[in-house]
Amino acid sequence: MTDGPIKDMPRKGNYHHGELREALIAAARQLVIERGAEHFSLADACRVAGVSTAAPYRHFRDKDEILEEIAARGFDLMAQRSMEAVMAHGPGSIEGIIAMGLAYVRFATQETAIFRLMFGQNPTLKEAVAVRDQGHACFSGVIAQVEAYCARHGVEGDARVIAVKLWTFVHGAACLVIDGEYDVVAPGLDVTAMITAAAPGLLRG
Amino acid sequence: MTDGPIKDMPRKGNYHHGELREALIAAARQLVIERGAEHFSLADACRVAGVSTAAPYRHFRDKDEILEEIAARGFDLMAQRSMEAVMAHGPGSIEGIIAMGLAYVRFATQETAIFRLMFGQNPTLKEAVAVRDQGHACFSGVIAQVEAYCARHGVEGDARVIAVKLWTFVHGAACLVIDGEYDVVAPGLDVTAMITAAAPGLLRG
DNA sequence: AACTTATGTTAGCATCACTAACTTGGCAAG
DNA sequence: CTTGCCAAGTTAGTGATGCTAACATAAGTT
Repeated sequence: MTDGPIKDMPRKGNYHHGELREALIAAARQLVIERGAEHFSLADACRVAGVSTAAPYRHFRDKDEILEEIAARGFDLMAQRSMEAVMAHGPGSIEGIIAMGLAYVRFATQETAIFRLMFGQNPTLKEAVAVRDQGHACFSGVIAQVEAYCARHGVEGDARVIAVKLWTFVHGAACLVIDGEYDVVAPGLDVTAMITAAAPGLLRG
Repeated sequence: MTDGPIKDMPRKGNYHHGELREALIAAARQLVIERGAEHFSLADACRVAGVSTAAPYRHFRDKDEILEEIAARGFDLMAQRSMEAVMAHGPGSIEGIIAMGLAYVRFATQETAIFRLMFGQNPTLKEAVAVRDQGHACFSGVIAQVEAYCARHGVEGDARVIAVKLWTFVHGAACLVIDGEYDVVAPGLDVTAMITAAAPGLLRG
């Protein structure tokens, strides 16, 4: 085997890959998206990256650490999408808050496998500091927006509690949409309309 | 190895177990509860039941079919708990509706691993007819109760949509509680109080 | 008593996560 | 330039797993 790897993600002909860590994360992320986290094998990611199955252990503690990284970045992306959504409608406005909620559900439907990885799948994942920190940062942003809304519109009651109520509803919607539960129980349900309609009520103290 | 299995769940000395299917389901369920569905191995269930690792394939298509059975029975148990909760407070009453919601969250916290198995974990699980059917039956019961409430209290609007809204909120709460998300973002949050407070608003058309 | 069938067993395969021991090659010190 | 270090690859191997094939046993039917 004198010539480099034949297919997939060829390295530059070097013995040393150079950016294996990032390459493995990219490959793993793609495989998780394609097959779901529970059907993801580290060995497959190695084949895609064009390295031996022992190579990842120079960069990651174990298989879970790769998934942790992907989950943490998922929260990062989610925070980004949420912020884009509020900003488009003006921070502190109810339209902004609703847009944020819709962005949450949209993230779940577009990045379903990542969303599943981020929430609940593997309980040990959530204990990783990186995941917890990014998750915390993501929701702190959401809560800050709701607090801004409450302050501006003179809503009495704990803004944090109101934010959590809204988040709870939106998270429930996201989970049930991607699990296809609505299709079974209430086929044809317009989730966007439901959230838009429910938001004002939830925002009242 | 002339003497029978030494420990765990010994059979009655017979070559044929007699009730292997149920014994395996019981063992698997217990292991899922103890270690979580993603760390559950069929081989372990076999050891607990005291049979060879090939034995399950006389009763189940594959590993997933055991999990399907457990998930389906989970929905069954959930429906039972929900119904008990409403009935205790009188069907059609708002107390009954709230009790049902609280029972939902309680189920999630008490049977966390089963709840996780029932929702989202393995997308292929949800496609199993048994799981879909039991899930449908479970939520149909919930929706029927909300419809009864709406009819009795003259709430305008589609009762089914209202039921779905309520379900969405409660499901979100259940997921976030078991994932420990509330602890991170809003430590000390009283989930029961939150649901009780939010229910009337969600029940208005 | 002989046949059939359901339900067990052993043996074995391919895959996987992970480890140990060796190899490579880039870089810094002399 | 050479030397030697060491980060980051490799090969080879272990034990566990899901699942299959071929065989064995018991229990009922004819």
